[in-house]
Amino acid sequence: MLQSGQQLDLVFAALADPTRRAILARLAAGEATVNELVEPFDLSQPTISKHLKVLEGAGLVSRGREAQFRPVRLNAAPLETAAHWIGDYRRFWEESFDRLDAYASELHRKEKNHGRKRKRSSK
Amino acid sequence: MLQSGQQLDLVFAALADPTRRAILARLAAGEATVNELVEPFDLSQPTISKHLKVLEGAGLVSRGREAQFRPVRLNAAPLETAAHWIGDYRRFWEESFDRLDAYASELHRKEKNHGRKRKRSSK
DNA sequence: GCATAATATTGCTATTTGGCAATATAGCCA
DNA sequence: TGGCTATATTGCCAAATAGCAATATTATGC
Repeated sequence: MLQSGQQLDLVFAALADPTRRAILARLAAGEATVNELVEPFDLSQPTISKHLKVLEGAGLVSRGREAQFRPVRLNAAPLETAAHWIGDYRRFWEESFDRLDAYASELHRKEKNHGRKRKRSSK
Repeated sequence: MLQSGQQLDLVFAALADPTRRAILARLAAGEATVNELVEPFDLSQPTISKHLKVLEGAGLVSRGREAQFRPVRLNAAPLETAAHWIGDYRRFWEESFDRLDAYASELHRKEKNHGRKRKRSSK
């Protein structure tokens, strides 16, 4: 089992590529074969296979076996982990809490005083 | 202005590094100077500065100017974009819709029949 | 068994990334 | 002015990444 930090590394890294996000979007419409995933892109089949390996490594897709096909299906569970991580920051874009926080901490830092006196007149 | 796709590239790539996520976590407690951000890590100051540049490039932090300090503060707006993107997949981990979808599309694919007949007896 | 179709693997590139030490820049204060 | 502090920049390296063409693998169906 992967530690959650490394899990997030892999998931966010996988999501950082537009081709891979497009693949996930396609899979949201249902499972697909590799060739079906190749079609919409101007990329070679091996390249798509490599992307699929990255997605699989992040746990975002899983593969089936059906004749000579290896159908790819979306596995959204890791997205929940990612959503949860991001969700911890929700208040920072929903409220204007950040301003208050930033100000409070700025004061705090000034008081701790990193080897210098007080600031006198900003700017 | 950046296109939303490239924006997502940068944001997810920024979030893919544990050091950068830790920096954001620290900034959630309020703004900080570069040196304050260096302290908790066993990394050099230039390395942290480079991470900050990545975060800044993704729009996740912004810099101030105060004497010789360049205070770093969290800017959560891009996280909202990321959260929204991930949110489109919420039903896939909340409901068991995916199973239905996958099955439906599998049937569809079999009917379209990519150059072969029907499956006979799996495995 | 053989031809074909689907997918994976194997080199091979060019680019990007994360790290460092060393050095440069910039602002404060005495 | 000169020295100190905070931060940025530069130059370097090793590892990872995204892409390709070519080839190998695997299963089907005649």
